[in-house]
Amino acid sequence: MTSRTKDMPVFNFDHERGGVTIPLPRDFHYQETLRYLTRSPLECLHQVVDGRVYKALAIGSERVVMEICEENGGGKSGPSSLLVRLNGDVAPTFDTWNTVAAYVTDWLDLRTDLSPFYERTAHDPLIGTLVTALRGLRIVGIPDLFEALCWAIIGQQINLTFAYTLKKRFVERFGTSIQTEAHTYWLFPTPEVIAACTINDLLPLQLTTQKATYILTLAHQMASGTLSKHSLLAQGNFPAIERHLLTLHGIGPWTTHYVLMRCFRDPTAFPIGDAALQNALKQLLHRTQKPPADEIKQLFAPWHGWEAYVTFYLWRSLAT
DNA sequence: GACCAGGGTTAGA
DNA sequence: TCTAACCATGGT
Repeated sequence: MTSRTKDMPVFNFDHERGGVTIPLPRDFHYQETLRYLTRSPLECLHQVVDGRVYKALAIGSERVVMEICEENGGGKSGPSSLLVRLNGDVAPTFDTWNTVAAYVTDWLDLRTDLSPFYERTAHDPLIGTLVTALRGLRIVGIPDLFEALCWAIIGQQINLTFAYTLKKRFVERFGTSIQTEAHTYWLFPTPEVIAACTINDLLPLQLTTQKATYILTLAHQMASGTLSKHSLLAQGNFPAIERHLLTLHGIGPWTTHYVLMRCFRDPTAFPIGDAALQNALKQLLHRTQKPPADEIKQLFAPWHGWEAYVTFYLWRSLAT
């Protein structure tokens, strides 16, 4: 049985293994995806064990843990798919599977046709080698808007290790979890829970007063319905979403483009002031100084339309 | 101990 | 519009 409606995820039931399979697009590199997902030992919102990805998901009032792994159809270079299974004894409904498949498809960006990106960049003198090495890596998203905004704010102006530490504290203090024999799977805190907090609840995590205030304000706006991913998408185009995000306190150009990239999947999202982006280019250009913003703009000109992917790949170039 | 970190706001020119 | 001061703390 296959669902194949325009905006619906595509998946097939695999009754033998008690899960569903999601067919993979032409360019998909599972191992590079796993490398990205395991980039920090402090990551608390998913886990990778023996090549399988585990992640808790809230579906309405229901909470599940997904297990994702790759299947190679027929071994050689046949069509592959992702096998997704859920924990628990109760058989999930069709709607649950549909939501899970939609989440995975969005999370791993399985719908984007990357061939124009590779045609444009694979032989580029500056990034061709990098792009070819990472070919099939897709931008891992942050589908939840509140999580994307909080993560971006937490990560402002601090190193990634500390950012992960802060996120872990935030999640383990205010989030909910699903316990199994082997692991504890955490869900990101909801805006409602954070909106009920005071600044004094957040400061002990070592968030700055500014960041704590930004997060509290956003939580209130999202809990009250003033701000939502749905309402932003209803603006109809990315520039309109960008303008709206920029009006929010604590959300500047960098955070706006970061969220456009990881949550809204704007392919032209371009956090040009990003320190890691600048460092990746500095390294690639064999410079002693980070290239200035106007030079970065010029460098990116040939890749217009794929700024988000180039940025994501440049970030990966810094991974050891 | 200096310098940097996947920035943003505010005040002042 | 542009710049400088400030936030504030872990990593290296």
